Amino acid sequence: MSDNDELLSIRAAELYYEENQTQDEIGVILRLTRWKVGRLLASAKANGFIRIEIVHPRARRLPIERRLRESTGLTDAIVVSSAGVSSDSELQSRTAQAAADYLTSLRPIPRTLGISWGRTLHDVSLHLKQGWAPGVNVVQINGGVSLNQRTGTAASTAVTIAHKADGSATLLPSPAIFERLETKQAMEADRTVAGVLALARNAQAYVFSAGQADANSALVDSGYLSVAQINDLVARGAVGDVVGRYIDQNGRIVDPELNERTVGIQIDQLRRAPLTIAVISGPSKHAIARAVVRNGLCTVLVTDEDTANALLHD
Amino acid sequence: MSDNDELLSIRAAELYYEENQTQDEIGVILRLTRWKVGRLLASAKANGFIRIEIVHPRARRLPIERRLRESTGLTDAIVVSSAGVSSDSELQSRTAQAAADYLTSLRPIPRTLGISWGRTLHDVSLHLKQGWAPGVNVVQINGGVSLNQRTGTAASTAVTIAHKADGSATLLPSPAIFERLETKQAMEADRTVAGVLALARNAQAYVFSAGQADANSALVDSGYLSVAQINDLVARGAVGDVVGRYIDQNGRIVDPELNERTVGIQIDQLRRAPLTIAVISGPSKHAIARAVVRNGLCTVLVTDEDTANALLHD
DNA sequence: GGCTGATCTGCTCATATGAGCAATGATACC
DNA sequence: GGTATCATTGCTCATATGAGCAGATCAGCC
Repeated sequence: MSDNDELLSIRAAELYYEENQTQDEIGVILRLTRWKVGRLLASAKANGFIRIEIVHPRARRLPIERRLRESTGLTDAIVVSSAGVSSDSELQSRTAQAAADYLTSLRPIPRTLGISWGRTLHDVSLHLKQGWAPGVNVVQINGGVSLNQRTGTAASTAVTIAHKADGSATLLPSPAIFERLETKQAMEADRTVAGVLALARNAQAYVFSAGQADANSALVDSGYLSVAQINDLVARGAVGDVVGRYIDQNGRIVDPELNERTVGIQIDQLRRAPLTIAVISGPSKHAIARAVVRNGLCTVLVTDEDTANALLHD
Repeated sequence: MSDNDELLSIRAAELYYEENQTQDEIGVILRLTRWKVGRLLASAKANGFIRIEIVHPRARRLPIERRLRESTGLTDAIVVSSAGVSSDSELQSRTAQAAADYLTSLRPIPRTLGISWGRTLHDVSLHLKQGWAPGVNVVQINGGVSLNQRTGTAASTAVTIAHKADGSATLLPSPAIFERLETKQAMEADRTVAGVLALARNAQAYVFSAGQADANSALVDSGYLSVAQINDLVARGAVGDVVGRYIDQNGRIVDPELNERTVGIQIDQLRRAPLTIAVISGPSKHAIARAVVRNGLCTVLVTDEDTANALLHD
């Protein structure tokens, strides 16, 4: 298009989008036929000069969702808009809300729902509406009795989700990681614990988040791992954790010995499950989100626009 | 509107604006009639959830221009969009371009055009196209032979504008400010200089910019004033300068003695002129822009979106 | 429970717009 | 210079959309 036409298309766009004039009226002003005006507007759009944003906490980015589905083989992708977000926590909240919406609209409604725990899942539980589902058995899929603080975050997340669905919660009364393998094995041998783990393995759907591998990890906060241990994991290629287990960019367990001492379902069980919903957002989680999606650890991803774009521009 | 309708309006907007579905198709998807969809979209717009931006260096903000005209009594306002600008200088460049466009489209074409000098006016001169007007006599309206560097910026601006209009330039061969009043009076007594000043006073139109009152002022750069002098002026209420003369927020000369030693047309001559075009942009110039507009020193303002909004939110 | 005013819904109809097409004008190539 | 090719223009026609209106529905009130 000629330089002059480009300028005209901008003048036309101003009158059309900002002044709500009809193409006919614009034609009179710019001394053009209305068809020319229509074509100028179309070219302004095609050239990307017209940017339309939906500014709302619940806004999603459907085109990005579609491209994500197509390029990754996910059965579903939920991408929340980051237009107008001012803080990281606002983005987290939007993503959690979207995850809650997605769970609420799930059909068929899963009878048993396996969940992990953490800041994100807790947020999701808060955003669910009372009566979001007519009875769901919520099962904790990884250990999570916090060692030093806020004991019961994990439990309360599960209980809240179950309670709001008028269902029941099955908790996994165990730390996330044991210091000694023998203790962990003894724990798992317990009938009650074994029963919970069996239930977790047979859940119809899973919802989980993921943590980045750095000093801010929830597993460091909770006292399961030291900063030095995290640094070692990172040095060995860890990009983050899923259900308490650290993986590298190829989705492989970074430290098999540590993995053995970790309580909960295995990564491979997630990989084989027919419906696994990963809720991952925030700039620090691009790497782990990539690892989760590229290695088939989830079938549905709920994330934010920037993380989704990072996945697309690989 | 109900909370649920608000959410529906966002879903509808996603399908309409991002997926280019018709309201009919959206109705099928959301199980609504197409009229309901139309109303939801209208309410999404009315609630400000739909933001449409024209992202282009030449884009203007017509609604802001209109509000500016209405609230200030300016005969014309040109407001360039700041959507997508990454640097201050890009904003300056956009504004200069808009000023050049405005000059080019001026009707009737002024026979004599009085101009000030400075970074902004120089930019304007560069953005004008060869042949932008069929012969214009460009007159310098304030002194501006730089004392220490880039001698001739002022002159070259005038010459460029005149040359590109296939016209002539009349330069004011004088410093901006004299140290002694007597020297200035002697200078003005000179027949040539007096003639230029008379021509300047009778110009049909003026184009000028304004400087902020701080250490970055062009008058400091050029060596006419020291930082200490500027600080003194600021302490006495100066918000910036117009044609080399410092004014306060009420448009009054801050230092009459300094003003007497300054060469060029008086502020009052600008105030009385029928067509005075002020080109002022950038975050540091909000105060001086306000002083210029509120006190009737210009009839036309060319500025950027943020400055315009600052003027509107008084 | 029944009335009243206000809001909401589904519709008709006029208008705005985009798709497609023939005629025209420009451009490149022999 | 003539012609083939392509882009551009002005148009017709089908479709999408918004304004306006009558009937339905709802909330508040006695």
